[in-house]
Amino acid sequence: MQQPSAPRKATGRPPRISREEVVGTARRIVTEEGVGKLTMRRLATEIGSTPMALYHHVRNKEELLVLLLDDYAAQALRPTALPAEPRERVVAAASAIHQALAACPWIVEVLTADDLMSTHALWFVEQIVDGLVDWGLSLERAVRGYRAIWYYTAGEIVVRVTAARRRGADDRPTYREQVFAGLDPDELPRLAQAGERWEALTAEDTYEDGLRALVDGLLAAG
Amino acid sequence: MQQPSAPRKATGRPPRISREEVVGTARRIVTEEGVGKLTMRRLATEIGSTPMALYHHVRNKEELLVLLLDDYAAQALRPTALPAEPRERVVAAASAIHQALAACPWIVEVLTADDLMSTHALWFVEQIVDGLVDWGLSLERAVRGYRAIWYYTAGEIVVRVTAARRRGADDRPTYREQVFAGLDPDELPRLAQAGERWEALTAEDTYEDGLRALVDGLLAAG
DNA sequence: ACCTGAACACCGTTCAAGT
DNA sequence: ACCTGAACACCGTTCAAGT
Repeated sequence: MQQPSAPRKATGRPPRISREEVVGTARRIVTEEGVGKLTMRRLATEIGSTPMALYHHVRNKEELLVLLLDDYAAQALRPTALPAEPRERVVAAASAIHQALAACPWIVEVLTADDLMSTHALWFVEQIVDGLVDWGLSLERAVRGYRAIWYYTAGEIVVRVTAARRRGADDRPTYREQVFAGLDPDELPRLAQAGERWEALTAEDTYEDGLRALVDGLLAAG
Repeated sequence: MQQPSAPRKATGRPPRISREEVVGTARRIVTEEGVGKLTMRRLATEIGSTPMALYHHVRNKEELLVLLLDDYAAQALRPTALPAEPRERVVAAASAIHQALAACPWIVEVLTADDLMSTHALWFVEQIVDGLVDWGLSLERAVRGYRAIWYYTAGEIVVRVTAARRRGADDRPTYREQVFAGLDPDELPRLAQAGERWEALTAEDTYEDGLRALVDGLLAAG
């Protein structure tokens, strides 16, 4: 993806805008105002051009979003020193991916728009698979293990971001709050018991707790 | 939610359409043609009415989607016999939720549109929390454990459904395929090694494998 | 080769009026 | 109370033409 454009023949009209400018302006809109504000029309006016000029530099809006993700990953996911011990290496690499995504709420739309395989994330994926193999898993089990970790990580992000949006928008109680308010202790005793604490527990950041449990389970099974 | 409408005063114009008809028709559109085809306008013409008539029966499109999810959960998530042994009960309850969601690809849009707390799913949530407590976890750890399971489950669904959509639409290779084709074995040896097998492994249904690893890890930590 | 203008085929939602 | 018509303020994308 995103290979440097081959030296172009010097024929025809000189370009007024570049792919980099398109992606850069899109990034600014998205970080400043959220991905919901990123429209081809808005982007065009921001850039001082017309919607159709954009289609000369990106195939369509979806490609633009993938480029945006790539652009973000290049900046947020630089290889760093990781622990040598396999289990801790796996946990650290997964946490790095998670942290990058968590800092970037608009990611959810792109997560559901492509399968997030930015080249810049691959180094961390490699560390996870390698850590699992070093610990003694077969390559096949290691790949499966990585996938489980990715499901857990992506799910945490999707649920967290969605919950945050819900809280932000309006003041009426969430659907969950309504449901928990009317819980029957005879039918659902555990949930009723957790009742008041549920919201507090939900707000906690327990990503790494769950991640460690998952990794422990994967290593024990392997 | 969705409580039976209180007996209404017999004043004013008699209703031509009902909330049930709105939700029922929406369900038909969504199951037959996908959630992308569900628009307020389309729904109105299908029902033989106007877009604005719908707003008399649902607050807005988001509420309609939540009602739709509730409607689906009522049918797909009926309590059944679960194993008595705690670990297996947790696995079975989580698998039941997962199976219901997996059969229902439009769910992803709603997952990211509300925090999926349909009353009908709560019985299964109860079983998960209860199983974890029975095994010896504190209530607090049990709730955290449930959340980890939910992240894993929601993530699997989101990633799976998105991948399926990608495959369906066009014939050009996915971004991931492109990336894997150009992998450098020196930089990313494990991924290069997994190369050809990656796609095959990705297609496998490994939900329960990962779930068992996660549950094992949660129980071992508790 | 690159950009523009106008148009196509849509959206969700509000407002004012009708029955 | 319930429904309608017309409008508002948008979308992404295509097509044909201009420079």
